[in-house]
Amino acid sequence: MKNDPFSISTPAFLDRLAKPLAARLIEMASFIKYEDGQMIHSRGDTKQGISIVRSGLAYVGAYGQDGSFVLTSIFGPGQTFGEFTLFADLPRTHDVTSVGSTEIYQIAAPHFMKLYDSEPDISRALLSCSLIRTHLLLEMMDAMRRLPLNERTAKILLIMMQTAKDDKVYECRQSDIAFALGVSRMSISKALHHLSGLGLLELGYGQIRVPSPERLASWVEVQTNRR
Amino acid sequence: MKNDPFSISTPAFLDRLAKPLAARLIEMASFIKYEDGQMIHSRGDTKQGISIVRSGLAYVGAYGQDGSFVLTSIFGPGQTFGEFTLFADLPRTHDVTSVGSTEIYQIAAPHFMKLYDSEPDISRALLSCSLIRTHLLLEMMDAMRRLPLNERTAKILLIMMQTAKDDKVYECRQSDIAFALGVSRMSISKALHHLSGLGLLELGYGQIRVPSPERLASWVEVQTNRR
DNA sequence: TAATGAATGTCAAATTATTTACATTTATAA
DNA sequence: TTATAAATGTAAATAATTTGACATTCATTA
Repeated sequence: MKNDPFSISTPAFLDRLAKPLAARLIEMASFIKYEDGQMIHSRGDTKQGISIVRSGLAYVGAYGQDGSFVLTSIFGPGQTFGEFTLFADLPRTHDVTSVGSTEIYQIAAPHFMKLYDSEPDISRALLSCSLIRTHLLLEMMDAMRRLPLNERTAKILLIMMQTAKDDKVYECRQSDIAFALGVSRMSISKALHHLSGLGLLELGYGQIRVPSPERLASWVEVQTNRR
Repeated sequence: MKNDPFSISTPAFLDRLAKPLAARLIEMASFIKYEDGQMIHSRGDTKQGISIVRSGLAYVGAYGQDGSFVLTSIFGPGQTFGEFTLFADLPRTHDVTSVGSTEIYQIAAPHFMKLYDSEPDISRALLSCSLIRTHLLLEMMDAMRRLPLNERTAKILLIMMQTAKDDKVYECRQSDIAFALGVSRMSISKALHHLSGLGLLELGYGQIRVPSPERLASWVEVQTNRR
């Protein structure tokens, strides 16, 4: 899985802090390096602290007894995870593993909370990330329960593309979209071809071109309002 | 719609503040009363501020051009909405209307942010609510994409029940669950009867009894891990 | 205690989505 | 420039869901 709607659409916490404040935060962090596939945190851990990805990727999910891993979110550089342990006061709900060579800043709860209490900009950044995330999740949920597959596919494409580098070309495999929507690859393929037939997008190998995101969005809008 | 997974599972912001701080917050609020069905906020509004429900219910969603209303969340007493306008710096993304006679505390951004900056407990409460909400949304999303309907139904029941008054009896209509999962009432009915046949729950008129939530949870666990 | 409306139950036809098993195309690395 | 693997395309059989039209059960109140 290269792409995931959660990773790409969530803003980077670190980027939302002013440079000097970010530096102060990093200063108090311990810095840990992981090889591919190492465990960063385990479900059930009670040690409280926040983690920030410096490089690489962190997969958040849950291991089944059979060793399978169910992915929930992906975090990349600048993104943060573990806030849940600080503010919800619960043991970790997920396992976190590194993908590829990955560097993580780790800040223990007492240190972090001290800076947190004196610098409101930190909570602002955290809230901003969390609220945007909630918003995107609600949008996705809504699409998943209300829209037929064609519209749902269009909508998730728009959501996933929001922070794509290139405005119009989105690099992903059809199977990623299928997973994100919880349907089979065939169904997605069919839906994509439907949209392609309407001239709303162009399919390539490992990528999808959306000539006019506005047109796609307004098509979704129209379809949404007619049900 | 009487019930909704979002409303019942999200903690009340106001309850997470110490009494004196909550009082200070309320003090600076203006207090507005709405009859049933009045508009509290409109999509596109740029005025920033936070709202807290004092009594009644606020439905968050979006009106279509045809007058239909697509529900996204429901907020009850103590719960808050509008944080998005403060921390994401975007116009309102949803319409908010009152259901029944509803009282709302409204605090404009400048006032609120002043207290916010001096009292870290406010951001803690906000973050705690937002993160718990995110967590529940992720759980629901995961269930929606990975689990077959029977398991999905069991799981959402567990989520929805988390904050039910009575531990074992959950008052809701089957059509509420159907909406929450985005499937038809028939399908839900079938799934509920399947679970009922397994002795995991008992169906009543407008309510569902779960004799042993633990047993239901462990059944979901087992089913989840075998795929 | 009827009468009413709300919620649930049932069934078959129509639709939508999945599965399976290959075929084809495209990128990459030998 | 071939191999090779990865990604996509196709199509028919099967399975799951929805739709719609009613029937039944339950709770409320006139």
